[in-house]
Formats: sequence, structure tokens, C-alpha cells
Amino acid sequence: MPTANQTAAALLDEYADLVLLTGGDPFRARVYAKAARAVGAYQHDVSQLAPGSLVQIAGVGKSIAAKLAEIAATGTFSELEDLRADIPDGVRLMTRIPALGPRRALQLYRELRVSSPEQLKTAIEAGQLDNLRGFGAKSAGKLLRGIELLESAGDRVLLHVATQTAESVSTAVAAAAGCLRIDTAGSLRRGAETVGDIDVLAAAQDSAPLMTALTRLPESAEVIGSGPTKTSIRTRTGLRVDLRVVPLDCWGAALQYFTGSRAHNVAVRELAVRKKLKLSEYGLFDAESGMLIVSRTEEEVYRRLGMDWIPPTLREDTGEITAAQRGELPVLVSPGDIRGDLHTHTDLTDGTAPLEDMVTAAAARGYQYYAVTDHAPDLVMQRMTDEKMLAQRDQVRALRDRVPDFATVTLLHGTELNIGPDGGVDWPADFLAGFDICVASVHSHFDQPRSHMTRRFIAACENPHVNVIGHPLTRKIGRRPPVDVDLAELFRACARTGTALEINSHPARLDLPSAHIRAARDAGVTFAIDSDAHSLRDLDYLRYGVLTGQRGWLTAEDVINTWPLDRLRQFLRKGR
DNA sequence: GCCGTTTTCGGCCCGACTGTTTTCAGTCG
Repeated sequence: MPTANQTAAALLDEYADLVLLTGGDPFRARVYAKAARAVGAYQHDVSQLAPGSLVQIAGVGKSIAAKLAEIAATGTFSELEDLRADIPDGVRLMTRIPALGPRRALQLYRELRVSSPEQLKTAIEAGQLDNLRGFGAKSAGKLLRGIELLESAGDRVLLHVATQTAESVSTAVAAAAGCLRIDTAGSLRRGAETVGDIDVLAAAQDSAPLMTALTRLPESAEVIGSGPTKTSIRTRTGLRVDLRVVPLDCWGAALQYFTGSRAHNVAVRELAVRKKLKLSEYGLFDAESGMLIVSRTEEEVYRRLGMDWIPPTLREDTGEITAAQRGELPVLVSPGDIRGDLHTHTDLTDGTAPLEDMVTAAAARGYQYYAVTDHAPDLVMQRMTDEKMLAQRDQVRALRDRVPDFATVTLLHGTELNIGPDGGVDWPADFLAGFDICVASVHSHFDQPRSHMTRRFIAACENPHVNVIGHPLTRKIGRRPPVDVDLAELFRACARTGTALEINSHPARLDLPSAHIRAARDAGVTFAIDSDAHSLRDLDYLRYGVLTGQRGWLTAEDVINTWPLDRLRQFLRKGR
């Protein structure tokens, strides 16, 4: 996705927020927020498009097209600057405090001149909210806790952390009396990169025992709210968990609704309205008579709306609804399609488990092939040498011959090369030729300017022994930004040279990110979904990479480690 | 501000919970 699109999307989004904050038309704000999403996900660079082409983007009309053109020319647009002058940036930040929305943030600014979370904290402590209409003692306490939460930052957690919490909550609630069914919904079910809160859906006649099971969890630190259909807690680690309980009869409609995303749901509901129907978490109804039509399964709900069932990982309102209506949804890559892992480490470098243990675990997972790819000498702290690498190769060959232990899994000996500042790698061609597979990754010099970084990656792709570019953007979620590389150029180079891009499955990486995968696939790139395991447990991270690939609309055909070994080997020869 | 298998104007997704007020607005998902 072009960077210019992200910039333009952020400005449109900010404008939508400021419209709400200044008491403007909420429908106008929604239109801008919707246009921001569409621009952010658009495949072409909006700064290079004429207004006539800009209106092709869903949700962009003449007026927003003009603003996009203004952004391309000046980096901003005048209406946004007017609102920015009207209201301090801190007021927008105040709306990120839980329980404080645009209306009351504006009230606080107008009546108390409070314009940041810090100032709000001071004002509450000074008792300035006591005489403010609409604010009571409870509001003050709630806002104070909300400000603390905002200050403690880290408001979203990585996928594996959320998964663990969700599984522990689900186990406890499922054991409550009368729980008929339970599943995780929300962004976790959609396989999003990070999770802000955990949504669990359960079915029961009587919800009370389930709600009690949730609030009495040992990890529950605070009950945020509790009613007959919905209870919310905050865990000791600060993670919010929402439990919704519905009758079994409306399971499908409820699961559809609570899975989201919000953008997807809004689009689906608008579609329902156009068909004279009404969709809620309780079912799909005839709008006029109020008669229930379907509600038991998601498949029925989507079918009755005139489309195929949409996998949760696609539900982001980025074209999946149209594709489902036309019966053109891709058959997504699934965990069962994965025949092997092509990027793993052992304790020869920075892994924690010995070769044989890793191979045993891989065989137990039913893999048909498995590549050992320890680090190469240029990462000096790994202390790799030619001799150590060749000795490992002998060990791998010996294990390969140990029938019947490893008769079912073909072992590949590989390495994870380091892409140096100028695109060179650790070894010359004759030594590289001895490997079955070479992954190559950037591990340093992250701040090179775009043109240099792009040349660096392309040089690696053009190396006839480099098969996979590992964690291409080298970002770490919430900790290290992505490198600045011309992605369109990189994708072209990968397609041209027969080099796959990795989808690194580590939950802190998820790299290549799903936002870029579709564009890469459209450019003819193939992918390797790898665990980059440094321990036995890490092998299981592969499932997060599969979710990421699904979010990028990938089929098994797009992923080289779903291919049979013969076809994979031919790809790894890279035309040599 | 956008959009049309009712429409070029008049709509724009829907419901639960909370706090404060006393019938409802604001916030959230």
C-alpha cells in the first residue's frame, strides 16, 4: 500500500474526528472516516491519480476527491487546517480516554477550557467537574481511571497473548452451568495483528451462571459493566474482556455481528436495508413485518443476503462483500495446507532447542518437509563458521537417513543469511550452492534512505541462491517501525527473480503485514509462511502467519510451503 | 458528504449499558 495513501487516510480520519469534536454533522464525519479506510486500503498511489480517477474509490465523491488532490499538492487541506485552528490537538487525544466521547470532550473544552488528558486529570482532582451538567462523582472516578489506563499505554496486545487469555476465559465460562456453546469473536477471530479487547460469545438459556464465571475469574481485576446479555471485565494485565450471552437460536446472527469488523457490519447492514431487511445480533428480519427470517448460522445469514459465507479473516470491508455476492471469494490458505516450515533455528545459533528435538517436533506436526536455517557468519554475535555449518549439514543428513524415525519428513539444510548494507550476503556462490534453501533477511542498518534500501533488497533478490526474503519490513509491532523500501519495486523484483516473500509468523512480527500482501500477490509474488521458530513452542506460531496470509486473500497456490516437495525443489533451484 | 433494482433528495446500522435525571443522552462495540 503506498505510503501516500496512509498519509491521506490519516488526514481524512483526523478531519472526521474534528468534525465530531466541533459538533459538526455526524453523518459527514462518518463519510470521511469511511473514505479514509477506502483510501488507506486502495491499491494505487492516490497522490498520483487525477480527480477523475479518485472518484472511482468507493466512498470518495467530488468533494473528497478535491481534498485528496489538495493533500497531494500541499500535504493538507484547508478545511482540516481551519478545524485544527479551532480546537487543540489534546482534545482529540481526550476522546481516547475510555467513556469520554466527542460530545463530552467538547463540553469539557468549552466550559472548562480543558484541552488534554493531563489537564483533565488536574481539573478532576481540583473538583472542577462537580458542578458540570452531566458529570457526577462516578464519571469523575471513571475518567481518572481511564486517564491512567491511557497513560500506561500499550493498549493493544499481540495475538498470542490475546489468544491465551481468550482460551482461559472460554474454558472457565464453558464450564458454567447451562453453557450450550462458546466461541471467540471480534478482532481475535479475524486474526488481526493486535487485539484491543477480547470478545467471547456464548449461548445459554440463563446467562447468570456464565456472567458469574467471568467476573469470578482469578485474572479479573475489575468489573466494568454487567447486565443480562453483556458483561465486561478488565484483567490484571489491563486487557478488557467482553462476554455476550445469547439464546442458541440466534447463534449465527450473533457470531456474525460480534465478529465484525465494524466496517464490514455497517456495509452488510446497509445491504440488508436495501433488501428491505433488518440485521441485528438477534437475526435477519423482514423490515416491515418484523418477522424473523434466519438467525441460527452465519452461513444462513449471508446466504439470505445473497452472498457466500465470508471467512472472518476477510471481514474488513475491502471488497469481500462484492466478491461474496459474485461467488468469487478465494479459497483461503488454511493450516491444513501447510506441508512444512522453511525458516527455523536450533541452539547452534540463537535457538533454544537442539537440532534433533526441533526435527522430532516437526515430524510430530506431520510436516512433509522441514528446513533448518540457522544464522550465518555476518551476524557476528551468532559465532557461526563454515566448519560449524558444514558439521550441522552432516548431522541433518544423518538424521535424514535415520529410518523409521524421520522417514515421513524430508529434512532440508538451509540458512538465514544476513542482507548487508549494500545487498551482499554472508557467503560466496560456491558455498551457498551447498544449501537446499536460503532465507535472507535485514538485521541492521534499518535507517537507510528509501532508494538505498530498495537497491539493497533488489540485490538480495537477484542473488541466484536467495530463495526467500525473511521478515521483509523488519518491523516489530509497537517497538520498531518498518524499514523504508519501495514495495512496488521489491514486489516486481521478487516476481521477476523467483524469490518468495516471507510471512514471518512470530506474533511480534507478522511480516510481511497483511496490508501489503494483496498488492504483492497481484504483482506475481509467491510467499513462504514460516514460524522463524527459536524454540519448540514457537513452531506453533505458524497459525498466526496463516491468519495473516488469509487476511491478504492468499490461496494455497500462492504459498510455496503448501506445494509438494518436487514442486518446491524446482522453485528453490531458481532457474539454476 | 455520499449515494440510488423505490430515490438526484432524504436518508445514512443497531442495541446494551451507564450515569444522571425523572425520560434520556452519551458512549461503546
